[in-house]
Amino acid sequence: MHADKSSVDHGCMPQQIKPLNSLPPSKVSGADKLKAAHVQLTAKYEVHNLEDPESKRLKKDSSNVDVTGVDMSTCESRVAVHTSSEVDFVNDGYRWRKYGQKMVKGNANPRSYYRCSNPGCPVKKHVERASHDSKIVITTYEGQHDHEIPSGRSVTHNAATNTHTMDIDGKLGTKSGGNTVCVDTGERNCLDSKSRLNKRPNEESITNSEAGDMAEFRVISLRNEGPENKLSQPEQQNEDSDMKDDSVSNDTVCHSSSKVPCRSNEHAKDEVKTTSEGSKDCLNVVAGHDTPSTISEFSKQSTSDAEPVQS
DNA sequence: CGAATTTGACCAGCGC
DNA sequence: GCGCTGGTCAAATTCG
Repeated sequence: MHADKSSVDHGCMPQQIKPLNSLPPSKVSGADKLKAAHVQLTAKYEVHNLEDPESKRLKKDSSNVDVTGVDMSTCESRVAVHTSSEVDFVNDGYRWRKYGQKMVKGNANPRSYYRCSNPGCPVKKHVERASHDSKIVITTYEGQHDHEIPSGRSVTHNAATNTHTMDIDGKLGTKSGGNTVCVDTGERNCLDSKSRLNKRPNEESITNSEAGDMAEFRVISLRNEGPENKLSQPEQQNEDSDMKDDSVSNDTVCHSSSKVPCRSNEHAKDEVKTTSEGSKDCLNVVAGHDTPSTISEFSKQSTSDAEPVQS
C-alpha cells in the first residue's frame, strides 16, 4: 500500500552509516534537560539477534530470498532498543507515522507500529513495553533510512538530553548521569521480499528515546560492507560540527552495530561484550556477524556525528 | 484544512 | 487444513 515499497525496491544498499549522534546541545533547552532529568533509564544492554520468532513473515521471507549475492545484500537489519522510561515514545530524530497498533501475545501492552513518514523511506519500527516491566520500552527498528534526518522539522519529542556514543572498542562511552539505555541490535537477514519491505543492507538505526521529552539515546547500526558506507562524508561533517558539543551527561547511550551480512556468515557471530565504565550497567553487544572494521567504523561514527533533528 | 492517529478488518506465515 | 498470531491497510477520527 505504500508507494515506498516499490519505489525503494532497489535491493539492498550497503548500509549506510549515518552520522547520527547526539543532538546539538544547542537544541536542547534547559527545560528539556530538566525533563530529561526525570527520566530514569536503567539499562542493560541486551543482545538479541532480532531473529525473533516474532515475525513469522520475516522468517519466511528471508528464507525465500535468493541466495544470490544480490539478495544477500537485500538484507535487512533490525535493531532493538530497550529503554526504560515512563514514556514509550522513542525519538530518533526521524519522523514516524503510526500505522497500526496491536496486542501481542504474552504482553499485556499493545505494540505500536510506525513507519518513517519520509516518502519512499522503507524504515519501520515497532514499539512495545516489556511484559514483565512496563517501564521498559522495546523499540525495534527495521530497515534503513534512505534519507537524512529531517532536520528543521519540528520534532515533537526531542529532548536531547542524553546522547552518548560508545566506543565499541571495549568500552561504551557511557557516561551517565543516571540514565541508561539498553540497546539491542541484531541484524536480520534479508527480510521478506514479499512483504514489500525493502531493506537495505546497511542500515542505520538511530534511536533516541525520549520519554516524553525525557530522555533520548541513539543506536546506530551499521554495516561495513558496501561502498555506500560512504556515508556521505559531507553529511558527516556537517553533523559533526553540529554535534561537537554534544556533551550530554545524563544517560547512557549504547550504540551498537551489528551487521549480519545476509549471507551465510553463519560462521561468525561476533560477540562483543562491553562493560560500561563507571560500573553502570553492563552492556553486552552481540553483533550478529560483525567485523571489526564495522565496529571501528561504528565507533568513529558514533563519536562524531550528530544530527539535530526535529520533526 | 492538512497531517497524524486510532482502530477494526484483512492478509499471510507458522505450528499443530 | 485450521487456527493462532503478527503485520499491514485504510476509513474514520482527532489534532495542530
